[in-house]
Amino acid sequence: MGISKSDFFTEEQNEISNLMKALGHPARIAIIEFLLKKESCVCGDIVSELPLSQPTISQHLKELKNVNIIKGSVEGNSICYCLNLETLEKIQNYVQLTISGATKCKPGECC
Amino acid sequence: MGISKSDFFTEEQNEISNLMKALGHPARIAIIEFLLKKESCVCGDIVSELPLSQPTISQHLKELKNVNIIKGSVEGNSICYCLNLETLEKIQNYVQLTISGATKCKPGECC
DNA sequence: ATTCTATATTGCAATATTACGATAAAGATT
DNA sequence: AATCTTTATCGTAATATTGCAATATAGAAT
Repeated sequence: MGISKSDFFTEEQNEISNLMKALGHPARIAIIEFLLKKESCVCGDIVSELPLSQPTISQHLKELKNVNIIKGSVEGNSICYCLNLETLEKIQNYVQLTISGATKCKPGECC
Repeated sequence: MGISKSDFFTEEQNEISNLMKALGHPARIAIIEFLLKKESCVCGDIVSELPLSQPTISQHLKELKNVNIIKGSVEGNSICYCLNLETLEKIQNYVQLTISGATKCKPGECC
């Protein structure tokens, strides 16, 4: 049914999965990498950078904005986007502290 | 249309977005955290641990297995799952090297 | 051999995502 | 003011995801 039973999961689990979901599309990864490469805010270059239509890109930007991975500010008649370091750090911290805490099984264990 | 134009993105962009997509659901985050907590392989406890039906959980496990985040091996009449460190490291590396390379804008810049 | 237990698969319904053409909105330029 | 440029929104179609009941599968236990 597509009903997401997010009530049964912790706040943190819902939050991190939302962030990961936002990273779960190559176009959005490409957008983020483009912003990274520029080492600064990017004003009005994103549409010409991606092999997608302007409405589609606008939609992807919106999704990244919704989870605070990027922020945008109006600059003249174009919009400047930049990465939100705070959110990126949240992702980094989760991966660092949680995921990388995985331990190798001892020899003789099942995996 | 849901047509994913993955041909236009790099191999790495497609790969990392697939991994992130697999992390983009609270149930799958919960599964991973459960495996982490156990510090070992887990045989036959996952279904009772989550507020979802057995088929649904099986499906989520399959998705995690498809992208090699977990691996499972048959052990008697139950199945033991464990995390695949290699893939977790791939995620960690990407986040570390790529995402955390983001730089703060200098004062006076647009964001 | 039959039954039990654990997991996978199938089939299907509800919802979400992805994509884009058409159009709107808003500031810049002429 | 009319036009251009850039971005957002609307409407809609195609596809994917999520969830579960029913059922299948496979090894264990009786």
